[in-house]
Amino acid sequence: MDKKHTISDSELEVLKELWEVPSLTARQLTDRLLRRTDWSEPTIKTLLLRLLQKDAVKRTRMDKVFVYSAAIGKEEYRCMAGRSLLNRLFNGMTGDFLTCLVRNEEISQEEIQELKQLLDKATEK
Amino acid sequence: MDKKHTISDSELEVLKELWEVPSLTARQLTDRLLRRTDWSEPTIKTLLLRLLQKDAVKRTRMDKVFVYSAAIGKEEYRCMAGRSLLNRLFNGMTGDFLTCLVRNEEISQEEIQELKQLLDKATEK
DNA sequence: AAACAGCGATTACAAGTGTAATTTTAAACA
DNA sequence: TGTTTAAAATTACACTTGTAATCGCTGTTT
Repeated sequence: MDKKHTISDSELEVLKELWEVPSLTARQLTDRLLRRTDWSEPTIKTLLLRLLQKDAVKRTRMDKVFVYSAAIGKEEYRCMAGRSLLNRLFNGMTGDFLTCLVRNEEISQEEIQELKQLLDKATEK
Repeated sequence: MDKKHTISDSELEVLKELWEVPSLTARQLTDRLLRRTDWSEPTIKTLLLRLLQKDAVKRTRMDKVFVYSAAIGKEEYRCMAGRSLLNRLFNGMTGDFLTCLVRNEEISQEEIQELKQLLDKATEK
């Protein structure tokens, strides 16, 4: 939870795994990532260790083996990181960002409809 | 323009300056940034040099002195970086990101209205 | 001409990152 | 109990980033 350290791109991939399945042994985690990425086993271990040191994941010894889980919530982290990019890049102007996406047609008409509904719901509430 | 290299946070601050004023000498750039940041002069020079090496800025010798300007467009870059974060963090789901902002009330009612209008315009087009 | 000043280039150096090999420890099996 | 194996820790190493000092060239000032 400490915001002392930042999570690097590679580390994030490991963390994502723990967001999907909340408790995994190093072995399980490694197996999953070996399939999903082209990293070697030691690499994955290293990333996991770094996440531990950064207090982004925690672990408990169970049945002679460590079981890992995320210490940072998915929504919490994603939001924070998203917001921080928005600030850094767009001076916090959410609209500018959306404009960007729309203008470059990086966003489909269906998505636009969804977003509108989303905003409608946000208005009611 | 090459996407070989990424632009770091500090470098971005320098680039921003050139987005605001499209042509500046190293001196002018340095003066502006010395006011805006707490970096030392050599630091700013280094950042500028790195941006040069990354082909993110270009320069031409004018009147015995170099004049620098951005080689990467502001919108182009911001969009790209925004999109890439969206992919990395939200698997490209723009909606998830917006949901995040809305849920955490990081986005005001006025902003929501603006965004809706924005999306309306995008629909017409 | 000698000294200095400003600009640009080169070098520095620790921390973080991507990527991994190697070593140690503990467990399991023979 | 000695040996093989899996798990965890330690070490490695090049590249990037943040942050800067220093060196060298060229034009300006006594």
